[in-house]
Amino acid sequence: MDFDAPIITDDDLPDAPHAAPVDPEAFVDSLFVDLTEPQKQAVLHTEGPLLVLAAAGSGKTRVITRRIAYLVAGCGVPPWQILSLTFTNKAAGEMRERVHKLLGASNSDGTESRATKGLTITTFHSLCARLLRRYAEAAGLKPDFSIYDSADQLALVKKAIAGAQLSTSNFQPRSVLTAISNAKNDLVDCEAFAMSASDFSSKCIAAVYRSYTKSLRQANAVDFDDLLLLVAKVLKQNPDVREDCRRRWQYLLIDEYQDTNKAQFQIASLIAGESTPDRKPNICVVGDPDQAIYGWRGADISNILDFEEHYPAATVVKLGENFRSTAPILATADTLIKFNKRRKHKPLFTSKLGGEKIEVNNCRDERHEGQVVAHWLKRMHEEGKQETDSDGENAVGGLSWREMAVFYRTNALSRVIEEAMREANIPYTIARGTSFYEREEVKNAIGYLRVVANQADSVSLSRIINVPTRGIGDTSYDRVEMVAEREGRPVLELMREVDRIPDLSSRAVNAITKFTAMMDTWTGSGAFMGAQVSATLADLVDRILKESGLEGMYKHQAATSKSETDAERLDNLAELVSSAKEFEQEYDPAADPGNDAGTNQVPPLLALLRAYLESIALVADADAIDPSQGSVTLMTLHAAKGLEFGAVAIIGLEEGILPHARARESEAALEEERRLCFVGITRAMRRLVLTASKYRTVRGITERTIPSRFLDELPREHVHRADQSDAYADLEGTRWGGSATGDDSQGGSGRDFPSTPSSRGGVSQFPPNSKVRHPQFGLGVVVSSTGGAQARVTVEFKGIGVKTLVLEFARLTRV
DNA sequence: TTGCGATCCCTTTTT
DNA sequence: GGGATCGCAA
Repeated sequence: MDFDAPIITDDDLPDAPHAAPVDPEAFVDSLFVDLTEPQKQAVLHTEGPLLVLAAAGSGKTRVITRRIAYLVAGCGVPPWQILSLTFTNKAAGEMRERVHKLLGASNSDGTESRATKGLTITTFHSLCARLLRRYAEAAGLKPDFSIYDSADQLALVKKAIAGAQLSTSNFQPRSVLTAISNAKNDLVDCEAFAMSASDFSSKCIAAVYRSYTKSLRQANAVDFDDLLLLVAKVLKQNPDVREDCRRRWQYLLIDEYQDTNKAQFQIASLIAGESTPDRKPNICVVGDPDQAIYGWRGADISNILDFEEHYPAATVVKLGENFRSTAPILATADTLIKFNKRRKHKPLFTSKLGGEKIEVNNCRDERHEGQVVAHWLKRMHEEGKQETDSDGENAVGGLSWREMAVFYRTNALSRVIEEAMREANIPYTIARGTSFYEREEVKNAIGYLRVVANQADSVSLSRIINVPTRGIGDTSYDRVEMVAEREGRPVLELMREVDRIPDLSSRAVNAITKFTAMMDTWTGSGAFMGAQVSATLADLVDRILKESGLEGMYKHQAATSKSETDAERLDNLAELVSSAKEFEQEYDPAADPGNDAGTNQVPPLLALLRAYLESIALVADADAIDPSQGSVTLMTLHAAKGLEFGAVAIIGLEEGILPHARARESEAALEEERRLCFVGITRAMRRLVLTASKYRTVRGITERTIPSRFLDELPREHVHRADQSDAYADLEGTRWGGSATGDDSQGGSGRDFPSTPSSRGGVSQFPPNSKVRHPQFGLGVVVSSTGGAQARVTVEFKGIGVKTLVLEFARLTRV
């Protein structure tokens, strides 16, 4: 997990904030030695607005980190005056690490102390969450508010739709939520929305929006979009807050500026301050319009395109030289992106010579595609390791698994690739960071924690009130809720006055009394004080797991069902406890704005819990990418932005997938799809393959596909095409590569696909009922098998289930 | 109140 | 194909 730089007030810090390096001049010089002229220019420009147009792979992060280091070490800017904003925790974490490394080196005792103290490098959402805690009152919240995720949002919207007497078939919760979210990103709150609603449908949505907002506030909760919207509002309407922030952050830096939405733009502008003849705000934005891929989420590309209009004094620096990719990859990306009409032309160039052609592979179906990708990755892994390289040239040396990635347009495409990776025995990780916190058992546990932290959190309360079952079913809960709603008070509060609720069975009354008593023992009746209350966060989490009966429930399940997922659930709960412990160790109470001195004395445990829940709520998929694990990374194209890999495979280059079917409506959407493809291509350093399937099964229906138009937009001279879509290897027992019919000018057939037919003896070695061992799945019994070069064995593994494996790669051994 | 089976809708992409 | 939701039976 990842923690953000603390927000520290000016008073917390000494006047001379940065320690002088051993040899300051030499150190500052060292910041520039390996920079190009435009890069230097961007680093040196510290005062006044600056727009850095950074092409893919042009050393953008290097420029940003050097610039921060230069501000501190070269210009004597106190680190706490610098605010650097990114979109993902991962980007923020990396940037922080690199800056600390740079400045740490200048620190004589080697510790990360003053040189970076108070430096704020964080995400928009984290910053806003923190500001909202500090200025909760100005935003009409209590500082212990919950942050609702999309599942919570959906629950509330459903209620709101029902409450407005509308049917969910005419107003699909998801699309209503999208409408609300879009409005919020555009800084349109529910009142403004209602004012501008003219037709029936938008009037209905306005009503839902209003009631949704009301429920959120009643639950003392905000959704993701509120974090931005409310902070923008507070900054706009509250001069004191605005002044606080401006005084604190004199230097503002924003990465991926092309992806900012209206709310983020507003926040940045308000913190930076207006541009006047006597005042030039120190705002530096970095981005690339060609990598704008969040238009669907309200990102407004004109924020970056109109930067110079907004800040007339702005300096513009263009970073065009690419240091990442080989010439063919770069030429491919450049040729493709030129098909976008609404675009400022920006050359993309490299001084590198040579490099392999990129590959385009047409496959038969998605299974085949998976195998082709797996083979390709294996080839990349092994190439150059063998003494005689099949090509005899450009032996790049085998890439390790961690240097490779597979990208896809939609998450749904990952499954087939996963299967292929398993069958081919290639270690892989899927970049899905939220999945841990989305597990049922973890969500339940977090539900308890949320209610403990915020007693008004009705969505979480309704989630856990009867888990494990304790005799408070829907009917009883609804009865309490009805009264609570009528009185505008939290449900949990009404539960404490259970006698006042009509029509409750005595059993329910009993259960509710027991439940509130249990809550009170955890929170010390809300005071978080007293001998009974846990001292540490991990303690509290552990205790809640045990005393709520959650742990017992899953223990029972694990014991009776024997399926692996049930056993995993207990492990996950244990992991939650250790994650709490880990968080606790890194938590700095002085840095928590909710813990502000004097005004609102928050019991430390509650502050800790609150901060912990916040850190959980703001994790994203992309945060989980951890290349240290030595495995191939599987992720969506969106998640890939900002990363680089030695070898990249992009799958599903088909009309309807990439470009996505929903992009057909408008030219703008189509151009965004093309940028998405561009982003994927420019992640590759040395090798790139794009694949398409002739047939694809979507939602159980197999259909003939049309190759993506993007494939026609690639430069022929840099592309090696292979068509394997007519091969029937699996059925005939022949190899795939036989019938390449692509337009490959070299006339070769499908290259060296796969030239190692089955090893180790074939299926005859594994008759049905024989016992086998698999390196990953363990012991199993063969159920059936099919022969041929693509021979498969179906094996039932103990405790795992039935798997079908390609014999050639399965590394099965007879036991 | 709970548990299970039938049915329905789905899918961009994410903080 | 599959996950979520709903309705019905116990």
